[in-house]
Amino acid sequence: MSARNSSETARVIPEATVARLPVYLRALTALSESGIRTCSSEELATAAGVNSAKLRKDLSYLGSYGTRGVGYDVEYLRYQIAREIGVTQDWPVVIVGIGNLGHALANYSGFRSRGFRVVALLDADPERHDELVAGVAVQPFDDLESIVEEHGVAIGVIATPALAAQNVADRMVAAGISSILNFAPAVLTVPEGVDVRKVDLSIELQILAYHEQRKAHGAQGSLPDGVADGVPEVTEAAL
Amino acid sequence: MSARNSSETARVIPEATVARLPVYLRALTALSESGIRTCSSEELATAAGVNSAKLRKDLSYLGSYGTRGVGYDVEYLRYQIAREIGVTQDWPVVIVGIGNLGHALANYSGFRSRGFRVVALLDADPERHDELVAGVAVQPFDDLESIVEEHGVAIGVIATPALAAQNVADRMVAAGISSILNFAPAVLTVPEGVDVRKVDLSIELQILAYHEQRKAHGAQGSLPDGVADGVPEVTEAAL
DNA sequence: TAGATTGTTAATCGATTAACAATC
DNA sequence: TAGATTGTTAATCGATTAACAATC
Repeated sequence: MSARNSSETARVIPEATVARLPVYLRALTALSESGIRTCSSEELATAAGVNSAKLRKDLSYLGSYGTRGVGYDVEYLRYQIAREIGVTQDWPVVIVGIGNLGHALANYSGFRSRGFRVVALLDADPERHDELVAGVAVQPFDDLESIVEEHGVAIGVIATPALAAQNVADRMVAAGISSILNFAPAVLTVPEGVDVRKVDLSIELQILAYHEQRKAHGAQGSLPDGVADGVPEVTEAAL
Repeated sequence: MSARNSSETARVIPEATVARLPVYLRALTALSESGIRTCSSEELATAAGVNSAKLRKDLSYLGSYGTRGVGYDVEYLRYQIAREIGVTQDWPVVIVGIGNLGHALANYSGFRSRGFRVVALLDADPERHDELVAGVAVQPFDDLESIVEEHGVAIGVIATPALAAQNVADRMVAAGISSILNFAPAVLTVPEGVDVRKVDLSIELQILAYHEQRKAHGAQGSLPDGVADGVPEVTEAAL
């Protein structure tokens, strides 16, 4: 159990590759479920939505799990990637902020099936306490510390309004959480060693809008609905 | 209204910069709301969570909107960025798939306030039709084409199960939508010219898990809960 | 062996960063 | 003018891609 790989040499996996490993894992799972035992880098790349050169390069950081002239054993590669990511084990997770998004996250079956277990739902609003969401009772936010300690929680999800997010993050970090998935539209400041990933719905839409605007080609052309070009007035709310 | 900039020269803005513009916009809005009229690149960079060199480089792709020795006029820069992104206008959006996540998205106030207007909520399940979500009635998915045409919808949001996603995307594209925000855990194939951005909750968690695993440093150390190292068995569901 | 496909190399491309000249 | 801060340059770093030698 100590050596994870026969040829253990402090592999450094580029961030861009790390971000794609879960995509490969999902593609391999799909292939496996449709009964496919073996695949080429070309086939797997297509299923994952990347090109095969990138796929092979990515996999090369993990080791040599393929067979030249043949391809990859789907089950074997799937396990190797799952182990590399760390989802062969079970990660206890807490979700803070049980509004609309918190509900959706709590009910998301994809967490459970991919190595994550929601051990607690927390909310500062007493009105929400004891409500059952996806079979789990909503608890007071102040229970955070005891829950983190009891379950050894390392990953926290923030689904609160923007204004509450930094305080929640501070409390999470103080409680021992060192990885945070942040859905609140706020910039979080955390100590070194704590990882924060951000999912921001309106930012994604704005990126699409930028490209969409350019497609309707540049300056000219039909702009949708309420064009307000030249009027220096934009209103953006806090949340 | 034809020339968007006095010195219009087909500016090419790098993707990485485009992805950060909405972050700057949000930071400027926050500064503006706290009554700040002027800021330096250092201050804005801190508010946006980047370093000031990157901020200035990013802004330089838009033009010269600052004053040396002084800094940036918050309102002016905010408007310039909003215009560049395209959120000085109103973008009609449809959301398809009104399950938990669809509900959360429909209720998300951040869309409306940032230049997006949800004009329709669609679902293939008749059980959900006519239900009011955030004041909007859920309509049959088959109404997609007429709604897209009526409102000039260019951006669609997919919040369906994975299996339905490709079909929804195909229909969206056929109806004239050319930007898609996909929340379904599926790889979408779309024609050239159509933009797809993907938000995948479990992939974000898996990336965090990877880093978390390495923090508990490498092979040794206390691994949380149900360690299953060496057992080549992972189960990942389709959704 | 001949055909197929991996794993790796090297070239290219794009993003980040530090430093500083320009200039308010 | 002196101090401050932008906008830009150039160096560095990391990611992508094509091509192909290794090898099943």
